[in-house]
Amino acid sequence: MAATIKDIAKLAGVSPATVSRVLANKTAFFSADTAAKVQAAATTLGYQKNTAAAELVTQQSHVIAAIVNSTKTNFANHIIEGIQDAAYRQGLNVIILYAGDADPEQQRRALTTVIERPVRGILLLSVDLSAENLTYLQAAQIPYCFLSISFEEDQLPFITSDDWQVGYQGTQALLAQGHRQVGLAAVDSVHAHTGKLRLAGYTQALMEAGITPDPAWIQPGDYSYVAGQAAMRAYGQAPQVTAVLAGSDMAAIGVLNQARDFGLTVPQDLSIMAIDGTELCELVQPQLSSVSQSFYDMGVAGVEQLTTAQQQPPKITPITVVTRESVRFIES
Amino acid sequence: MAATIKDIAKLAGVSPATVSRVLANKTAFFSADTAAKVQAAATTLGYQKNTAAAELVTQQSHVIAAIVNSTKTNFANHIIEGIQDAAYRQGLNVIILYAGDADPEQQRRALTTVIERPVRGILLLSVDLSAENLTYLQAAQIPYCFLSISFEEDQLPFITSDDWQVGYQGTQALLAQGHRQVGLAAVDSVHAHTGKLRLAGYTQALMEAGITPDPAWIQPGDYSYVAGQAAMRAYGQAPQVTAVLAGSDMAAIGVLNQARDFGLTVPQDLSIMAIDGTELCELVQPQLSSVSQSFYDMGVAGVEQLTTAQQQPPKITPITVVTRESVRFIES
DNA sequence: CTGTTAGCGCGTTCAA
DNA sequence: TTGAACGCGCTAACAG
Repeated sequence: MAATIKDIAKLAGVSPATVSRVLANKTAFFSADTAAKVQAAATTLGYQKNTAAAELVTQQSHVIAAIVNSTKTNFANHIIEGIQDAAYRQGLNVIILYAGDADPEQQRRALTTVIERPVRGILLLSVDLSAENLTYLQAAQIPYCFLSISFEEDQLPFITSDDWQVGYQGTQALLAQGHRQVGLAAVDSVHAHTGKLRLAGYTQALMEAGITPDPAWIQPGDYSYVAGQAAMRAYGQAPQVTAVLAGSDMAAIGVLNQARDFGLTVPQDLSIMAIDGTELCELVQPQLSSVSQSFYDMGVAGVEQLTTAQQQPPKITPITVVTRESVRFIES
Repeated sequence: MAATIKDIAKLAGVSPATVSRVLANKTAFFSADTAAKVQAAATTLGYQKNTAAAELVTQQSHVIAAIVNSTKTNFANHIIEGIQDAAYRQGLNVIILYAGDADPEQQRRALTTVIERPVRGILLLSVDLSAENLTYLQAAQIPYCFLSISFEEDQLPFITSDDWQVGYQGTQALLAQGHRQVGLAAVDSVHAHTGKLRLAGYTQALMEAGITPDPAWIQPGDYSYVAGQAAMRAYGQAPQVTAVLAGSDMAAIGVLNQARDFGLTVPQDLSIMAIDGTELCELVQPQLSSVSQSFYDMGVAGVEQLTTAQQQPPKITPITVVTRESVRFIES
């Protein structure tokens, strides 16, 4: 059995209350020598504070939870870094839970373990909650914020890139290199708001250039490597598109490898622009140009959103187009 | 303020104890209609159980914590999957903490947040604890187990691959393809036990083939992409080695890309064997042959180690050599 | 089957 | 500056 403040009190010959005070370092509420006695007793007993008990009485917690979509992409780590750093600055601790992949039951499990214990706030990383689970989360009366995902209902707090701009700027960068047949691959433009926004930006960029996208250019998917491969397979061995904007780095690599399997060379035969801009882009050959998102900043902003009391409107983090090696200029 | 069982009790016109019983589903300790009343009251109040309070009295927890070395490699996810699945089967929940990269202070923070609250057990994924932090962990009297790391002191509980075999079999696979100048890259063979074992296995395999490794063949490092690059840079543009065993998938890709920057083609000019065998191996071109580890199984075994009471000896999970495209046969 | 009592480990009154 | 008493939300023991 772990030692408690009572044990320390007995050993030090003081009351539990006093022990509590010196351990909480409520300075000037105790004398130096009692403090010393208590400290000594605590160390000899190997005392470990029971934070759960303390939180029970103070009714407040110092941990924030990040629920992560166990993702087919790989940017979550960057967001988490931002969360950790920002939390640390505020003296908060971070616990991470995996919520499976769009599985409502796993989502519920993660939510429950978090909600059922004192937590200062909840961050949800690209987790698309089922309606039921969203209600459950809201009923819990705990501050929360979605990261790297957006919703039509503006009252939900979320922080993410401007996904319309992601689609728009990514496509524009390709158009600027002379491409006129541009594909959009492995973006979930059917069900999810994020994907719809990207599609709209993509379409707008093309329209402004006087191009009406052929439906075959748009190959929706779930942002995964496999989705990227499937999209490229749909484009075929002699693709009509000369450039592809892919929904994630992973998806872009799927496109890349499938293109290679077709005997196509990137970027000579096909240009690829990834979305995300994680280190994966620099791992493959050729290195992938990308619309890069500010994942670290999302994490930081998420923590701030949680800890500043007042409800704030949805926030946007910046994006930048990074040129690497997977896009080439073509004569139009 | 969240509703408590007292509130429910008042609303349902029963005692708190009764509420507790039906909510904990202590069947046959209450009648059907009181149960109904209680359930109704609970839902109208939007009751959320305070598990922390419950754990305080029952003195036992249903969560296990995984502390992860925020890793320059990428296998942690696979271990975590195994942990999640195994934990789920036992009705346990999993929380994950990041412990930075060999930073004692961050390690301590993670340990503290975990130890200071009721946790059933702690899993440490390739976390090399400082001596001080190890003492701290042991003093906490919480079951723990290291994963994907090994120690000389056999009394520490750990589960990992047989790293001597990793080095031995990886090298043998290269020797079997006719290579006689084989490098070992980005393995931490200087400080860490894991790395020393791999080095020993590597050396033994060479010796058995009648080869004495040139010191220049061994380029230690921290398993990272950058370490892989550095190792390859050390081998040079016209490397003496014809094959390299790299400490991780990431490291292998570092070797691969640096070789390419040197104008070398893999596997024609240089063969590469990765260690780990995650999906990264199939993302790059050529696909990387690997000594693949059973990370998922490590996670499962870790949970079992925690939940079976008796102290068990260190455990080993299997490895397999997977042939892909990065090793070629050469005439000897 | 149900209510009363007690107490988990801690922080915080209120007196002294 | 310190101690006694109380209560956070919950479960367990014991009556009834």
